[in-house]
Amino acid sequence: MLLTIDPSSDVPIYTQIVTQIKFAVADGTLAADQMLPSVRQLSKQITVNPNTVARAYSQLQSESIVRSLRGQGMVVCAGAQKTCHQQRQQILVDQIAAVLKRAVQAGLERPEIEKIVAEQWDQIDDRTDPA
Amino acid sequence: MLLTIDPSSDVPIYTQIVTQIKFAVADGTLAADQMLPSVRQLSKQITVNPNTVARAYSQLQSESIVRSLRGQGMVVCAGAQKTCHQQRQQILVDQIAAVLKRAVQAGLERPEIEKIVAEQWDQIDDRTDPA
Amino acid sequence: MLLTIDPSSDVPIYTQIVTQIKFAVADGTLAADQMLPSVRQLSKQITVNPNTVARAYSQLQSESIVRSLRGQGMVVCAGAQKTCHQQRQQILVDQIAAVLKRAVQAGLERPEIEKIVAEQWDQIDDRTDPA
Amino acid sequence: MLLTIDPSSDVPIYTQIVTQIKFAVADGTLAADQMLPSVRQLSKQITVNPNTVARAYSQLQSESIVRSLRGQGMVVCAGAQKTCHQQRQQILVDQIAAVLKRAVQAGLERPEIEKIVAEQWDQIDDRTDPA
DNA sequence: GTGGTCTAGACCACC
DNA sequence: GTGGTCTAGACCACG
Repeated sequence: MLLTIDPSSDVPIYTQIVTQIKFAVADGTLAADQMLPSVRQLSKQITVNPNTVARAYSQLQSESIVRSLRGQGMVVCAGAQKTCHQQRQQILVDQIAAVLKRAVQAGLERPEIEKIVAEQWDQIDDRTDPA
Repeated sequence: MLLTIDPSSDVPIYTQIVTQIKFAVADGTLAADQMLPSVRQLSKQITVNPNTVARAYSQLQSESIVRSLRGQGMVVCAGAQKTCHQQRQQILVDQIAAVLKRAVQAGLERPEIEKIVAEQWDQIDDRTDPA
Repeated sequence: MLLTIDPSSDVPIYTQIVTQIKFAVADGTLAADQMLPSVRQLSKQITVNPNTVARAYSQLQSESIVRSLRGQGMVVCAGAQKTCHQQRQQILVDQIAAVLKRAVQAGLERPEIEKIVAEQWDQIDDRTDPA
Repeated sequence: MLLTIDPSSDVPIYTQIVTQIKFAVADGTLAADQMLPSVRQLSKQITVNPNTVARAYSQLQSESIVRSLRGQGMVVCAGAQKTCHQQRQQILVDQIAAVLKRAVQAGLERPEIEKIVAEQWDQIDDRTDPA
């Protein structure tokens, strides 16, 4: 479990924690019944206030991604991987749909937009595959 | 000039106003030297706090999209259409780049993402072209 | 809106707030689109820390009972009354089911339990209807 | 002596142990002078921390349900069955009184509540008497 | 040791 | 003025 937090980001720290843990659950890095790092331990590791970590865990708990075993810690729920995977997928689908709609609404034609998408793919390929 | 404001959105109201006016300028709905509605008038029309409209106008002014004519009101600047058009393009390019990067970072493969994009195009076509 | 808080109760203060607001919504004391007291105002009224009230509001928001209008305050959501009414009903049904099951499991016969229920009704009637 | 523990429940594990032992004493499953399983043995059987079992035993001891025989273990006290039986009765009476009061406080009318009680009886009968 | 709750006080963006 | 986030530090029950 490696979490990278950007305290200067406009997305709240507790949300960054929630999202990254969800993604870890989604791809199996955190398996069902596996124990999460304790609130105090994680808060030291990423140097944020324990309350902030607790808030993230609390949200995960309310979404049934995680449950607490009193006096022991938090473990990943049984059906969590499926849930997280679906959520990840749905979030991305929604975001793609939103940006395409916005582009159309802004008056761009489909070929223009498709050209932009292709160009952005090239940029990503350049960075990840600089060979 | 028809502005639609969503007060429950997470994007600030003044930003919603700024963006929509920029888009109106970009496609010529608001032409150069055309007068904007007064702060009071617009604030009543879209039922938001006058301060909020004023803040939006102020930002447009600082970006040289509009200028104030003392005692009369705000008018669209000469070169504004070109600027807005470019900005609109850039905003959309950035948003598309961001969402693609996020999808890659979330662990999706390029073919999966391209499939999602294609599906979303189908949805848009269905709505705008229900024939 | 009259909230009564028992700080010495074993049920958390923020939960007491959540429950009482839900009940107020359920019976129409708080109607849709009606504004809730501000965090600071309510925190003074019931003399708890503003964070505690904020936590309660935040939970109501995550359950779509309430939504926040930036810079203005929190208002009751449209479908909230129905939701709250159902929740109230369901909570009570579950509690009644649980207590009956526990009694049966403890080895009591149905007539014994029914006798206890009847006796308790008498006690309630005595208090609310001391005539 | 078959104890079933739910570590995810909101009722403390040691309380679950105490209650179930009391019930076992109440209906004679654990008779006077009968030996309880050792702390280590029981803790292994129900896979909880030995401290937790010890705490439960300690509470039972303080309520004079069991007593310790130096170097041997814990045995059920002489008058324990009567005590446990009464306690069980009282606990259930209190719980029934509480849930009825809560329902009234929530604004339900007595006929509504009685209907719910009747429905729940039907559900229990269905399960225990599926013929 | 664990999480859960609460307080106090700070800073921020938004209206 | 509003809510939202974060920090710091306290106390509690539980294992």
